[in-house]
Amino acid sequence: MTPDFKHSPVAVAQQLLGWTLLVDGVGGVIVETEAYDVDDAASHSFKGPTARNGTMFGPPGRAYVYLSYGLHWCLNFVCREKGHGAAVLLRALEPTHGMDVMSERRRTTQPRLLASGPGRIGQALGINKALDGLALDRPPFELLVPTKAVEIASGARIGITKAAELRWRFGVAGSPFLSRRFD
DNA sequence: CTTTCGATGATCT
DNA sequence: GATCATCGAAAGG
Repeated sequence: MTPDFKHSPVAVAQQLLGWTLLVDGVGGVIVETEAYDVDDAASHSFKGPTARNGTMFGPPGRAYVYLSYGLHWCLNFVCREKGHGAAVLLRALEPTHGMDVMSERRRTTQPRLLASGPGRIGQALGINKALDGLALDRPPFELLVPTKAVEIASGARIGITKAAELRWRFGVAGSPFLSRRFD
């Protein structure tokens, strides 16, 4: 069973909460996401296809990886349909698999600091440009179905200046592994 | 608790 | 040349 990526990024962002994401067996439960769409001024896809965002305009169910601020690799899941330009940014995981590997990569043993933030996920899971465009239902990726229902909180997206009024950030209410609290 | 700031480099104008 | 979907350390209340 895999998530259904052929929906709006807002729907997919909520649907993904509670799924477990692994890269080469390392990862945890998705507890925070953000939606980005093509008519959304904050989205990389807003101005149409470019060299960087090409994967966002490819088929859904693939990884879109980009380098943020010159040093942080961030992971997105492409959604909607081929050519559309929508994706969901993974913002925080609750670490469950391969804690030792993540601790080594992150240079901390505090579970809270392993993967609570998009750049931290990238470092903890070993994300890099080589993963850009790869399908999410095949190795090194693995997605495990949620075991429990989750209560969803929403709020404004973090770190953007355009389309800041949209409340397209979603998270598992009350999770201690969020990158920030919801208001 | 909060705010500020440097690191660091690809991308786009 | 400016911007940027970030992080961590440092400084201030």
